[in-house]
Amino acid sequence: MVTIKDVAREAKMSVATVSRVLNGSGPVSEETNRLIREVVGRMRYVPHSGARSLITSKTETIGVLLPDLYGEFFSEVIRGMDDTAQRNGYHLLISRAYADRHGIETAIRAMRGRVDGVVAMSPDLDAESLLNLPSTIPIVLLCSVSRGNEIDSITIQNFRGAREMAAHLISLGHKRIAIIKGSVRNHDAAERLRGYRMALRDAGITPDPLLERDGDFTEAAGYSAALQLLALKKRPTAIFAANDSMAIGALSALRESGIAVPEEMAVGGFDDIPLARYMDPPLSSVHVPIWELGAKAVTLLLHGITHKNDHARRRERVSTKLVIRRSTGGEPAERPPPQTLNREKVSV
Amino acid sequence: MVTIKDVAREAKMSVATVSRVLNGSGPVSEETNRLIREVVGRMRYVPHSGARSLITSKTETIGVLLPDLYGEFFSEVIRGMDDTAQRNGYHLLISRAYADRHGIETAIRAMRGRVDGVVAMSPDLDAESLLNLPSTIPIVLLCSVSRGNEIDSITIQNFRGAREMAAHLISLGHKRIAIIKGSVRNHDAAERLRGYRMALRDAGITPDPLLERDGDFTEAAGYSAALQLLALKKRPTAIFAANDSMAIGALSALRESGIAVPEEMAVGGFDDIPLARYMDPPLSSVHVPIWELGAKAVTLLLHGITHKNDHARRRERVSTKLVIRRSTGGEPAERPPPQTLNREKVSV
DNA sequence: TTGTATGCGTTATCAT
DNA sequence: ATGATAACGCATACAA
Repeated sequence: MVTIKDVAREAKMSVATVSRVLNGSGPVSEETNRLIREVVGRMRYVPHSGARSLITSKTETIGVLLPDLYGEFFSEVIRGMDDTAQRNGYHLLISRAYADRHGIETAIRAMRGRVDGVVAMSPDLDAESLLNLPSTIPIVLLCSVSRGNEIDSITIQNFRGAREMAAHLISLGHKRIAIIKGSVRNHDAAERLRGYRMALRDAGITPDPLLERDGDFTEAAGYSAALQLLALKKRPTAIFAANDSMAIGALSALRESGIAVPEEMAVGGFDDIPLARYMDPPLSSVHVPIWELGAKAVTLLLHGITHKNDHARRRERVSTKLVIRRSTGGEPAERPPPQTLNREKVSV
Repeated sequence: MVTIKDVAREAKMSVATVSRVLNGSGPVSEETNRLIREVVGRMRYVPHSGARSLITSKTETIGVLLPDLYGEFFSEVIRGMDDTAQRNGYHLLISRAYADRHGIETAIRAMRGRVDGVVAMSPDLDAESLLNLPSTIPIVLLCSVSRGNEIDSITIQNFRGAREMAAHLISLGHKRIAIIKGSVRNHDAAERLRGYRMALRDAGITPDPLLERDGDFTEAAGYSAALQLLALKKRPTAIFAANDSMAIGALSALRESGIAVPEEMAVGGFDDIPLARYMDPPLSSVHVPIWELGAKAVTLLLHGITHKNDHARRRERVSTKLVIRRSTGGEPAERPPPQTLNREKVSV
C-alpha cells in the first residue's frame, strides 16, 4: 500500500509538504501543489485515516449501538443517522448489542479509539446505569428513559401520541377500548400504555385490566392478542395496538374471525409504517418521524463532540401525529398517491 | 484518557510487559500478571484500537456499502452481517452510497485505513467497473452482476425463484400472467423478469409486452401498475409482482376496484417478508433468506481477508423457495403461528 | 522474566 | 515556501 512517504520520495519533496498540500494547511507554492497532486493521482495514494486519527485524535466516526430492531424502524433510523453523519463528514460504526448494562458497556469499550461518540438505543434499560459508564466520550440515548439531565437523550412523544389515538377512539363513541401492549420493560411501550390509560381517565372511563393484553411488537403477538380479546365475555369495540405490526396481526385475526372492521371492531396502530395505508382497511395510526429521530440523535451527538462533551445536556423529543384512516371508521377512503417514484427500493 | 503508559507507570512496569499481559503474548510471571490486571481494572484502562490497528495493520472492521434500502431487507441483511462479524470479532462500518462507480469508489477510498475489507451492494451497477478499483483490499459483491471470476460475489437465485412462481401460476391454469417489474437497471429485477419470461416460454406462452409493467419496488408502484393492468382491454388473470411491497400495493388496488383475489385475479410476490402471511388474502411469495445473504457475504469476505486477498474467487448464491398461500388460490388457509415471541421488536 | 528501542502512517512544531 | 523531527498509542524484535 502506498504511503505518504512514497509520494514524497516520488515527488522529491518532504512528507511535511505533501501533508500540507493534501490538507490545505500552511503555504505551498502553486507549482509544488500541482506536482504533488499529480503524483498523488498517478500513484493512487489514499491517506490512511487510521494513522491520521491517531495524531489528530479525531476518528470522524460515530458509534451506533442498537438492540435487535426489525423492519422499517431500523432502516429508517439508520438512514436518518447516516444522512446527517455524512453531511458532516462522519461515518457510522454500527453494532447490535444486548440492551442491558453489560452489553452496552462491552460494546462501548470495544469502540474505544474508533469512534468520537456513541448513539445508544436501549429501550429496555433505564439509563441510570449508563451514567457511570467508564467513558468520557459523548453519548446520546435513543428512546430510553433517563432521569435527571446527566445525559443527552432523544425520544418519541409516545405518551401524547397514544393519548391522542385513544381519545380519537373515544370520540367515535367507543367505551370498551382494548390495548395490545408492547414488550415489557420497553420504554416506548410503557409510555404508550400510559397515554392510553390517561385518555380513558380523561373521558371518565376506568381502565379494565382484562382489556390490556400483552404483546411484543410482532404481528404474531397482535394476531394472538386479538383472538384472546374476541374470546372475552364482554368484548371490546375497539383495539389500540402499540405498534403497526401488531395492529396488522390483529386485522388478520379479525378477518379470519369474520369480524368487520371498523363496524364491529375499530383498530388503531402506532408508527404509521408505509404499509399502513395499504392494509384492508387502511390502518389508522400515530405517525412517528423515524428519520428525524436518527437525524436529531446524530446532530445532538455532534454538538457534544464539538464541545468536547462539556456542554449543557439536552432532552429532545420528536413529535407524533395522528393519522386517521378507515380502520377506525373515522374518515372516508384515503386513496394512495398515484405512483410516487421517490423510494428507490431494492428488493423488499 | 488513560494509556498503556499510565498503566505501566502505575504498576511500575514497562509498557512492553503491560502489552504482553493484555495480549497474552510472551511469558509473564503470575504475580505481575495479577498486578497489572488489577491496575488495568482500577484505572479503567481500555486499549486504543486505532493505535493498535496501526501497528498490527488489522482493523478488525469490515466496511459495508449499501444503496438506499428499505424495510425488512435492510435490517435483515445487516443482521446477518453483524451476527457473523461479531462472531468473528469484527465490527461493521456501514455507509450508504450511490450505487454508481463514482459513489462506490469514493466510499471505498474514505474507508482506507479503517476497514480490512468491504462488502458492497450495488444492484444497479455492472461490476465490470469495480474490477479496476484502486484497491488491494478484499471485496465481496452483493446482489450484483459480475462477469468473470475476478471478484467474490453472492447473489439471490432470482431467476429460479421467479420461474417457479410463474410456473406455479401457469399450473393453476392461468394463461394471461402479468408482471410488475422492479427498478430498471436493477440486477435482481432483471433476473426475475427473465425467470418469468422463461416460465411462460416453457409453457408455450408468448410474453406480451402489454403485460409487463414498470415498477420500482414500492407499494405505490404496485398500486398504480395494478390499476393500469385493470384498464387493459384484455385483462390478465394473474399478477406476479417482482417484490412483496409491490404485490401489497397491487392487492390494495384490486380491493378498491372490487376485484376478488384470487378468484378474479391471482397475485404472487417475491421476498416473502414477514407481513406477507398477514395480508388479505395471505400473499403467495418466493422466500428469500436475507439473513443468510448477509451472513454468507461476511463469511466470504473474512475468507478473503484471512488469505490476504490471494484466494480463489467464489460466486455463491442463496436459494429461494416458493411459498404458496391464498392469494394465488393454490392452497387453503394457512394460519399464522400462535404467538411466537422470538422477535424482540422495538417500535415497528 | 522483563526492559529498551523501533516503527506503524500521519500531522504538528519548529527550524531554515 | 520547505524540511527535519517529535509525537499519537500501541506491539514487537532484540537485549538484558
